[in-house]
Order: sequence, then C-alpha cells, then structure tokens
Amino acid sequence: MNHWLVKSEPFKYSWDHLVAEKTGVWDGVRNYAARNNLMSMKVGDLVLFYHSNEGKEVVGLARVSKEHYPDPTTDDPRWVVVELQPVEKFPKTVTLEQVKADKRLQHIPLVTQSRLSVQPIGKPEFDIIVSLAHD
DNA sequence: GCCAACGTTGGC
DNA sequence: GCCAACGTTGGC
Repeated sequence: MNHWLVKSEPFKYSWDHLVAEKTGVWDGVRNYAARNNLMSMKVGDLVLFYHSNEGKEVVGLARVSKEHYPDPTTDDPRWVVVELQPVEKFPKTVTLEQVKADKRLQHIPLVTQSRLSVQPIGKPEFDIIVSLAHD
C-alpha cells in the first residue's frame, strides 16, 4: 500500500467538506506530476489531507475509495480524478512549521516541492506525521 | 527542441 | 500583497 498527501485550499474544498460529502471526488488536477500520482493510487491507500494557504496544516486522514477515472469537469482526456473518504479527523493538526522543524521530514515533497498538489509520502514519514497528530 | 514570456501556486 | 518556484505555452 502506498501513502499520499493531498493539498487543498480550504476555501475551495476543506476537510469538513469531505466529511459532509462522505465521498469526495478529487477533481481539478491540471498538472502532470500530480495526475501521475493520482493514477498510482489504489483503493485503500491512505492519504493525508493538508490545508494550504489558510491553516497550512495536515488536518486529517482519508483513504482512496475509488481509483482514477476521467475527470468529469473537463472534456480533456488527459486529466483524471480519484474518490476519497474521510477516515479520521486528527485530534491535533500538524502544521507546516512542525513538519519543517522535524529533521526527519526535511526531504518530503511538502517541504521540497511545495507546489505539488498530490504527493507521495514514505511510510516512515507518514507514520511520523500521524504520531505528531496524536501527541 | 530550446528558451523566453507568462501564469499559477503557495509561503511569508 | 509580494515574490520565488515552477509549470506551460508559443515563437523560432
């Protein structure tokens, strides 16, 4: 199983929005690197949910409930979506500041490639963030 | 196929 | 609101 981190501006699509919908369609990705990551997602993969701009923190955990299919918001066949379901709202959010301050997390894409909206994350780093969220 | 111009993202 | 990083577009 792989682990991921997705980013969303809470103004556009927030964690609470995902919880309210129960199943969220992750649409609107228009970047090849992010798209390739979407296409690598498997049902059951765990996904950290990060709020960019406002908050700048990891707020919860989701899982992939449906693998990629063509993005219904465009006729362009290059773009795909996946579906996500909320798993857990973290008792404590993990801020970007915390991530940057942690030596073990210096090399994750959230830090090194801040613009990528769908990122892979290693199991060890994933576990570190989850444990920070339960401190 | 290169590269300059331009647009967007996202942290500060 | 600014700006750095970086992706995309289009002229050559």
